[in-house]
Amino acid sequence: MSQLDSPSAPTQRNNSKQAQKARETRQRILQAAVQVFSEEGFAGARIDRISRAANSNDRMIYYYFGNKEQLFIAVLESVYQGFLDAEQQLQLNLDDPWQALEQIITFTFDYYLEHREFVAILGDENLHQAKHSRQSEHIQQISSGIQSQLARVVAAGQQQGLLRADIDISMLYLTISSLTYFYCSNQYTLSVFMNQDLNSDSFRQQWRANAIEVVRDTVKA
Amino acid sequence: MSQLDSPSAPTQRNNSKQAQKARETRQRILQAAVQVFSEEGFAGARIDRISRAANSNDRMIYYYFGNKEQLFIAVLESVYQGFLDAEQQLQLNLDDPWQALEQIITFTFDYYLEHREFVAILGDENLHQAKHSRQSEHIQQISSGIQSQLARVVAAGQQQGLLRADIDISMLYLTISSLTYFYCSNQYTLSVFMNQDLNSDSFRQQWRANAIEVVRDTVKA
Amino acid sequence: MSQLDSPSAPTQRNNSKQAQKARETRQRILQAAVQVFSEEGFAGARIDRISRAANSNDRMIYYYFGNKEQLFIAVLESVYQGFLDAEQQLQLNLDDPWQALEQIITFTFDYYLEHREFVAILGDENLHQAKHSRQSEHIQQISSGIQSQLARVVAAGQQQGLLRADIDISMLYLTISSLTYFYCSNQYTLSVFMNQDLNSDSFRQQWRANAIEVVRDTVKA
Amino acid sequence: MSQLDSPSAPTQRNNSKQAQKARETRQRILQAAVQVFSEEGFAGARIDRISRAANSNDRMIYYYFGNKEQLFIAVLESVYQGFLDAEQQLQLNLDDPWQALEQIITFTFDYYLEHREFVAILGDENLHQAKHSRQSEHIQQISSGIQSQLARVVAAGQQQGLLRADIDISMLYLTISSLTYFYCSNQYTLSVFMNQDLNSDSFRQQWRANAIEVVRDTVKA
DNA sequence: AATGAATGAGGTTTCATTCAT
DNA sequence: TATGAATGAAACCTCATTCAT
Repeated sequence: MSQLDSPSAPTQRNNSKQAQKARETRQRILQAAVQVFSEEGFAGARIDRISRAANSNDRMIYYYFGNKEQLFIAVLESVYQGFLDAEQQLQLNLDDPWQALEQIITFTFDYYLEHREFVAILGDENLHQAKHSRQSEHIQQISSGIQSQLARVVAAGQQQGLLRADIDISMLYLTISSLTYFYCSNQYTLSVFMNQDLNSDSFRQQWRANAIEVVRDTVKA
Repeated sequence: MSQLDSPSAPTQRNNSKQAQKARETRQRILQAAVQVFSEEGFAGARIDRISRAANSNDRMIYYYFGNKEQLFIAVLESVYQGFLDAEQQLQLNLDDPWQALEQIITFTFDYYLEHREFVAILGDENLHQAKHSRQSEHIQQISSGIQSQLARVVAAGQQQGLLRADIDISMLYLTISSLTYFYCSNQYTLSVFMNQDLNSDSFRQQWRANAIEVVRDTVKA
Repeated sequence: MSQLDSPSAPTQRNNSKQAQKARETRQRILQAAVQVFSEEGFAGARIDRISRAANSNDRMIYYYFGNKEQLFIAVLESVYQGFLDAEQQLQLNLDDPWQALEQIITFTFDYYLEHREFVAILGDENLHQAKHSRQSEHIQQISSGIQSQLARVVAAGQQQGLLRADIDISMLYLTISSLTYFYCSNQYTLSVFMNQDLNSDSFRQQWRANAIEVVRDTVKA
Repeated sequence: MSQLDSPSAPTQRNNSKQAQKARETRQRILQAAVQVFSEEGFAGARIDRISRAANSNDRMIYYYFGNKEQLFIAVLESVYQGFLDAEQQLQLNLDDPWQALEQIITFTFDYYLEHREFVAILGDENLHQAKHSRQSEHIQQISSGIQSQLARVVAAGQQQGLLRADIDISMLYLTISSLTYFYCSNQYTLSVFMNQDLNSDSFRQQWRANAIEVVRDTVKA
């Protein structure tokens, strides 16, 4: 799906068995890196833990990615792209704007829930003020497709007289993101401050419903 | 204000000049640690950067806090407590529930904006699944006072017939927290995904107004 | 008993209550030091473990003994002197040379058994080629009284025609010391090489009897 | 000779030039460690002194041995094995039991004299109650071969009517070990207590003769 | 393409010791 | 006399990285 086949040094476009194995090794390292960086953050992650998790060795990381920082950037590119790819899969039913809106919220929420590594890596990246994202040309050109999908849904809803006329797409996008992301990213400390297990099925269901409701309340005509 | 005078080994409650200086040293270290941990995270923070920032030396950190992990726990206790203390300062006008609600949202938003270190440290703590919070007895007993304040405001609003009858306080608390926290915590990567500078005054004002509006829409009768 | 009231800096010869307390503190530190040095050796012993074991604080060690090395020397003097004092308590029955000889062997063996700290500290001192002993004037003048007691016993035994005429006292002293000391000092590694628990009551009894027998065999006329 | 080619993580059984160099590096570190640990004990030995003595660097010690403790265990295994290997070289002349017995005593005595590092390391190990030996599976299975050699000599001597019938091999082994080891291990403090230089050639000769004589006296028929 | 060996900088922590009341 | 505060050197160990097949 992804167009991100990495411009890193090696990995010729030849299709010999050897080249195939090389691509697999690179991929194993990348996936291991996603895992480990998401568990430990950039500073806490250890090269050798990654290489072991990839069933490879330290040296190969340098061979394929140059150094730890560039590996992290590759990880960022990979998880960002994963999100964008998923977005594009989303098939909205514009005939029913209410349902389409719910689809977007649900998709977002579920994606965060199922991709903790994405949430964790975003968190680390924000801690460092996106310093790694800024180093990737590829990432500079990224932009979420959801805003435009949202715009289409809103337009359809407005046309049908269901939604308010003065909806700001950016605000709506941020509202949805806030309501879905925060629950995932801050579960652990929220449990401290709220004295409640946010991770139970029932609580999650309740929160999902609430998020949808809140968004509805704020866009309805 | 704070009840957290941290019972770490040294520093008795005696009031000699020496003891006073000691308390100051400990405090300088703690503040430097808040700063550095919030900039670099637990793993990325360096003991010697903290001690230099505190105008002290590495050894004193171990003298007062035992080790890096316990220092981080002390930092957590300190920033958590700082938040709770601020909460308690909040004087709500229950006669005007709309205004009180806005006060709560504004307070929360501003606190996060002005205490980036709190947001950053919460982020790191969530990355590690609150493993440090779980080590502090003190933190185990913490719980935000805002929920109960919120409950009172809602009750008042309901009595005056201004607010819906079926408001769930937990949901409302989470809604407000989401809308205020996420903007602060994820500014940097949001800029990537939204292609927009979230940090401008005008955007911030706009977002603040939106957050208030969203909450209003969802609680009004 | 001991004449070793230490020439270390403080500890005036005044008899006020304060001076008494001071002497006690010093003594507590010394005893704690004997304990800790014997468990960990000079290099492995920690000043603060000693001061805590003495219910005192690091600073007092420097106050009373100057530094770690001088404390160790004081410890050496103390345990050496303890051994010499015990020797002098030994009342031999010269009328029965066989019994006297057994007394000496038994005393030596039992002393080592009951004073592991003496054995351990001697071991550490030998590791360092007695470098600390050589720093103590007092120790330079020490010399075991047992050799002369042994000489008297041997003379008596020879006069009664019980013992060989050509006994070398130094050799006999070394023989006895070897047979009694080695068992105590090397118990742990011997268990490795002999595949046997040397520490059982029965084994110890057997070895004690053997040692006596070996000595008898080598001195009898 | 040795069976102890130590299976520590790296250094596969490949025979490339590189692997050969690696084995040499590991060996250099091990030998340096024997030296330094025997001079300073476990606690007193410094990693960087070992690495410098090995013409290597600290990092390699961790690469090959994991940590200081495991290095010490490797040292223990090495010196224990060295002793066992030497034992096995011993060719006894069972036709002449007296001579064979003297051979054993002489071998033991000379081994200790010429392998001070063995004596020193045993001493340190006993100080810590063989805590490192207990961590080595290999060492757990060790057992000196001398006892069985001794048993054969004694049997031969008894058959020829030269030796007592009721000799306990364990006791005899311990007797010989005591008489030979103690002189080596305690030379320095003995000089203090005996006021005599035990290290002179003449004294050593005298003591060697005495040890042989003592053993003879105690086994002869 | 892959990997074992090597390295140096730097990280956390410990230690003996001194300062200042 | 006693003790809490402070310190710098150095200890063990880890880390990212490069070298050499």
